Amino acid sequence: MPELPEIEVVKQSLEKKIKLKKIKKVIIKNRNLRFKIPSNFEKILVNTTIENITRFSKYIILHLSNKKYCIIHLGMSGTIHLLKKISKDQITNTSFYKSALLPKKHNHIEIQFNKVKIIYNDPRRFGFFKIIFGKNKLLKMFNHLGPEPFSKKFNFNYVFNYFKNKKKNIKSFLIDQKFVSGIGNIYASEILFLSKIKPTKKAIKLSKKECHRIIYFSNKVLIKAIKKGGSSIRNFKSLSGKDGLFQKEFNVYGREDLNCLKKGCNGKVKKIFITNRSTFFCNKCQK
DNA sequence: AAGAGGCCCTGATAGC
DNA sequence: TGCTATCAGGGCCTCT
Repeated sequence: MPELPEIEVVKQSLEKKIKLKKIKKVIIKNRNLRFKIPSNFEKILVNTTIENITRFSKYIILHLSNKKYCIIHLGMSGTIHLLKKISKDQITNTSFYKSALLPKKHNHIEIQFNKVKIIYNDPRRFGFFKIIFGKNKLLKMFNHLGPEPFSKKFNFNYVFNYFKNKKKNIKSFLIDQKFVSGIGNIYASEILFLSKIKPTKKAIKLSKKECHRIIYFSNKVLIKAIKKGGSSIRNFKSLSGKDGLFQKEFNVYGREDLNCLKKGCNGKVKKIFITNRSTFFCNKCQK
């Protein structure tokens, strides 16, 4: 599901709701995710405090008070839901509000705090929760990933030199996390549209100007998406269940056969597949 | 080394 | 009230 902007929105919500809160109880309803949830998972988390919450690329990192880290990845279909506890004087057999938006199936992990609990849901099970022991192992985990688009490391020299001798198409590189991390299939098409570059163009053939545009629009598209609360295709929602608004701003993604939105361009949006991933571009203004 | 392709998994939708 | 095929925002693995 989610690319960097959606993960950032979830991370910001989590910060507001569970930062500095102590974990009271952990219930695993289904251990099968991309990695099987180990049997000691509950024990490691319980009675620890979420000291900090950070994000790198599409990974959320919970910093736990016992010097451990919990890495969360939402895969394609992971969602986190927030439920609030009802007030003490209400007599009921269930101590948390049921959310109308909480799916009935595929709830995997429940983490309870004093007044709220979060529930991780993931139909396709491509996501995972992983406990990391110590900062060195945490850094090692992200070692193989390229810089985020906002990073100083993602600069002209890096991009231009990276593309020397690279015969693959530019679109494949934008979603290749070893080159740049955080961009996924939707934003790759959007970035290339704004950069006026055809997704099938070989990376080695990009001009210096085009490299600059890739850098500029990678930043711009992701920042704007974060500001708009992410994109809500299919099932992405913020923890409160609110839709993101960025999908209203798509220029090409999901607009097959429709007119190009660029002023003065009479091209049409085409859909092709690049290594089995749908790719959208304007057949006139992207070269 | 770099690149192409397959695979993990379930659900929604389209077409018969 | 069926099928069946295809596709979905990610990432890892293998083969050449």
